[in-house]
Amino acid sequence: MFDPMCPSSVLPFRIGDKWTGMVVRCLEQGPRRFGELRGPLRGVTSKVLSETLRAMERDGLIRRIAYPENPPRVEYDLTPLGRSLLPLLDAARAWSREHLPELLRARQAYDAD
Amino acid sequence: MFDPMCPSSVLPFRIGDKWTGMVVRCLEQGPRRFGELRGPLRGVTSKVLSETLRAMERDGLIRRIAYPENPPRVEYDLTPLGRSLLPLLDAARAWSREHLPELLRARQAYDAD
DNA sequence: CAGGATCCCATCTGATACTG
DNA sequence: CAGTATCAGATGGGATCCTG
Repeated sequence: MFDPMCPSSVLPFRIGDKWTGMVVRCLEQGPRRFGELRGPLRGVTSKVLSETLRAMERDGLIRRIAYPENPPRVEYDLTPLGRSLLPLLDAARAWSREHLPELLRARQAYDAD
Repeated sequence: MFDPMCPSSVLPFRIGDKWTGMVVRCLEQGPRRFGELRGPLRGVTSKVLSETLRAMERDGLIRRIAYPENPPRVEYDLTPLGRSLLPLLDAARAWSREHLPELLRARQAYDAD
């Protein structure tokens, strides 16, 4: 999941910052902990992930729930507003399936000159 | 059109680089010249615009047609691939209309603390 | 475990000046 | 007119180390 070589890096559109769209996908099925997000989001550092999550919380896309335990446990969950992005992500995914190969071909042809 | 204060700057998604989506919109109704793009895209410098256009041409989103005249005249036109992005832009616009106020409210509430 | 602090570099973007 | 060249600032993203 979210292999760094995945074609999403060449998509001509993006949801939020680099990792925002992937976070939405990761939370699609339910709440996840900080550490559970670091797995699928291969290569993200804790700094960048926490920044991403804070920005998303600020925009009301996710909710942060900290349990007063020790060791600490924190869960992130999509808000309805965050869920409203899912159709857009789906549309982007559909576009890719249908048109990304053509974009890549065009790029190759252009670079061939 | 494309006022720098326009809310698109806070959208949680983006098409390509900063100006790509706007270029697609500008070309929606037909081919436009380099100088005709600089008007609506307020604040873009010729350097950035030419870079954007070259990247889009590379990806097969637009076609560049240079007329061998003097003074030079160049037109840019959306390819079918470029046009295929329009539904995505529409979806983004629809999302904004429906959800952007909520996002901004969440942001304000967050910043109030 | 869930992060904060620091440092650093690449990229993006813009300002300004210049050219065929 | 349609760019290119050069420079500079801002931003994003990552590496590394540290802590309640």
